Amino acid sequence: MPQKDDFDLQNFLPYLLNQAAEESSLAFQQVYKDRYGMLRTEWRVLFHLGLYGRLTAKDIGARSKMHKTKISRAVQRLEERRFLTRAPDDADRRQEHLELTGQGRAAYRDLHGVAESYDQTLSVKLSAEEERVLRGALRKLARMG
Amino acid sequence: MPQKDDFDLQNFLPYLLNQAAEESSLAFQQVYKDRYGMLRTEWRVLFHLGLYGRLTAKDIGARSKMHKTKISRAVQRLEERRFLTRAPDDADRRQEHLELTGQGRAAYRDLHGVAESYDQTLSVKLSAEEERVLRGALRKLARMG
DNA sequence: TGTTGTTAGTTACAAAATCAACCGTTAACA
DNA sequence: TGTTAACGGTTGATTTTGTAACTAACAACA
Repeated sequence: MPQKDDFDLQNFLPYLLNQAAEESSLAFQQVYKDRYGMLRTEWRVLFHLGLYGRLTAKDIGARSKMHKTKISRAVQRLEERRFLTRAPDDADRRQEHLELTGQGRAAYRDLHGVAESYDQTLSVKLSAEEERVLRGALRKLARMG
Repeated sequence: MPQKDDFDLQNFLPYLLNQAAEESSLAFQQVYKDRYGMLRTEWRVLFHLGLYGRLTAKDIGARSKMHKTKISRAVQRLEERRFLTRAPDDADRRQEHLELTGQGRAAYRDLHGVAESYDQTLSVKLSAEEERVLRGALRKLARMG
């Protein structure tokens, strides 16, 4: 027997957010998968290194909130495919500095361009005001424990 | 060498949406997992049946955009745990009508309440205007192929 | 120093998601 | 009707994720 009140799944923020996130990730996902055989974790690591330069896995974890095992495996695969290199830290030999190779930077630049234009095709569906508010609200929701 | 332009990961809608979705799902996930040992796919099926009553797996797929194997397995588990029952369709014996049991409805009512109040604690972080625009924008993003 | 605790990152194993192939049933239509 | 295609749903193999336990390195401090 269905409930009659107004609380629909479409009104439940976590659900709505998930639907929007999945739907809006699809086309971009296709690109990094087809062009570079990457997974979501991998393009995220690639983007972090492309945007911020030399980082350790720890740094990436702090910025992205990805779990360290995800990062570890993404780094492994990116290294195997020569998108990045590792360099041990002299002072603290537990850490490794990660850096994109030429190939990595090329992939990053390519995907960065795709992302940028894809983001625009998404925001076309929204008014300027809507877009502004949306981004602000998402930031608030994203960074609260 | 990091790029200098303004296209940050935090400005990329699919990324932002994912971050917000993950973060905002966490606490609720904990509830249905702890109380009923359910997975995300399972509470989704539960909610669909709770909200809309008797449905086939196909219906749920159309509404939720979950892949049919996910639904099939979620239904199996929910049936095993006596949250729902299946009834074959007389006219088309490929289909099965799914319906919550008493236990299923009880779980649904419980989680429905949790979801409703959780949704409110989330929207407290936003102004009324922000919330309105956010929901509208998310709906637009969620339902475009 | 030596012991204990913590940290960065990896690995092993279980749980879950994905993908393709599959089964039985219905639809299309020659 | 008979044949082929499509559909609803399930299953199995492979991939990916999640969880815990682990290794090696460092830190704190007796």
